[in-house]
Amino acid sequence: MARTNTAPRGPGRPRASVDAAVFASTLRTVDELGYAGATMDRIAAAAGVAKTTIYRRWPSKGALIVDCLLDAFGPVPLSGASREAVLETAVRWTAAKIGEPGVGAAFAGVFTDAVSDPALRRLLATRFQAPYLEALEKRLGEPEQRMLFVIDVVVGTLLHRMGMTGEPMGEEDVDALVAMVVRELL
Amino acid sequence: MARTNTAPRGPGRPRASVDAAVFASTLRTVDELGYAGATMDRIAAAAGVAKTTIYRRWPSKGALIVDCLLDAFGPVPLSGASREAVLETAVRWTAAKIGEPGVGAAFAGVFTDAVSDPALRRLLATRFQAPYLEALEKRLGEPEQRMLFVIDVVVGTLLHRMGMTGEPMGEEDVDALVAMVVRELL
DNA sequence: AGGTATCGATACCAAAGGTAGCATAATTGC
DNA sequence: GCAATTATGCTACCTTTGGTATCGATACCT
Repeated sequence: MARTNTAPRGPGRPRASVDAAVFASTLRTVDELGYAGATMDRIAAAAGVAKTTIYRRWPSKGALIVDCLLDAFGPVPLSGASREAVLETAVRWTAAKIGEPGVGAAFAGVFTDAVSDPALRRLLATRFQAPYLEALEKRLGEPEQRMLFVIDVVVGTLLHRMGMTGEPMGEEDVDALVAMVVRELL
Repeated sequence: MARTNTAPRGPGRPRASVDAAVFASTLRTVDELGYAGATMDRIAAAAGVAKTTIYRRWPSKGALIVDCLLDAFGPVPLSGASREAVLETAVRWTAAKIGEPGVGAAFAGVFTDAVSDPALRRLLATRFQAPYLEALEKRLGEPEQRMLFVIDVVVGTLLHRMGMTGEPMGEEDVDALVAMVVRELL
């Protein structure tokens, strides 16, 4: 389930560097046509590559989306003087990222697919959830279970709202979410 | 998009009363095989009816799931002496319902489908969200926007956890969710 | 130049949502 | 009892989509 996109040394034609183009095409297509409308054929066409080329690098649509999201999110910002400030920064960053075109819809879609795809669920847990969880629990000094609960509240709420309205959460509600989470972690 | 399952008077063969069997079959199949594994063919077979019969009553899989969930949830309990008690009762009831076999997975699945299906989104909003929202905001005397935010937090968190782990939320975390929400609504 | 690995293109498969058509069964009204 | 009417089960079918197989062309290393 992990990506196959490694560049082997030796003879033979080298792989074209199309990752960035495919990621951009994926987010753009999801933004324009929704997760279900973003078929592999369309993503490939919009990226200017053959569908077979994508499947030579990523073993499934889920794996592609996960890599695309890892690329879109990058590392969590952990800046801030107090624990509360760090937490607030992280929550606002999550909300902002989910609000970027295509990111929220792709995020929600891959979680949906994961419900009935254990391999994808493991991929999400190890490649996505675990790194952010570890970084946050280290920085904030929170026990894992509590930190996991808070992450589920933040991500679950943001994605659910996105799914119900089709649009990212408004400023007021993000403020409320921040306040609620900060209060929760004292 | 609304259900077609009305019993017209007059001549002709009357409709068989298979709603309960179809609802039960739907939840059982979703519980055993997951939302994606619960295909219309399998749901029909497990209910002992033809697939065409189901499509004569519900115009789509989404519409079937929505009706099935309305049947499974029923009205929100609004008992409790204080506002806090009412809120706690409602949250625990939501968590318990989502924990019932098939309900959580079907709930998460239909929300997922709704992301890229505007008609289904409207159906969920009007038939599902609106009644519970109205009942709660009336009973608790909260403004709509605030009540909607709290509902999104509760439902979003519960469903996200369900999607990530495949199991309903544990007792401790439900307690934390209740406390968090009660604190939020003062 | 020769060997090798990748590319694009086409054709293809299986699964799933949904539909059409038809013979048959169960009613109501005469 | 019989015709009209409506629902049911069944089979066959269409479309979309994720994913695979094959094959000639191409770009690189030695």
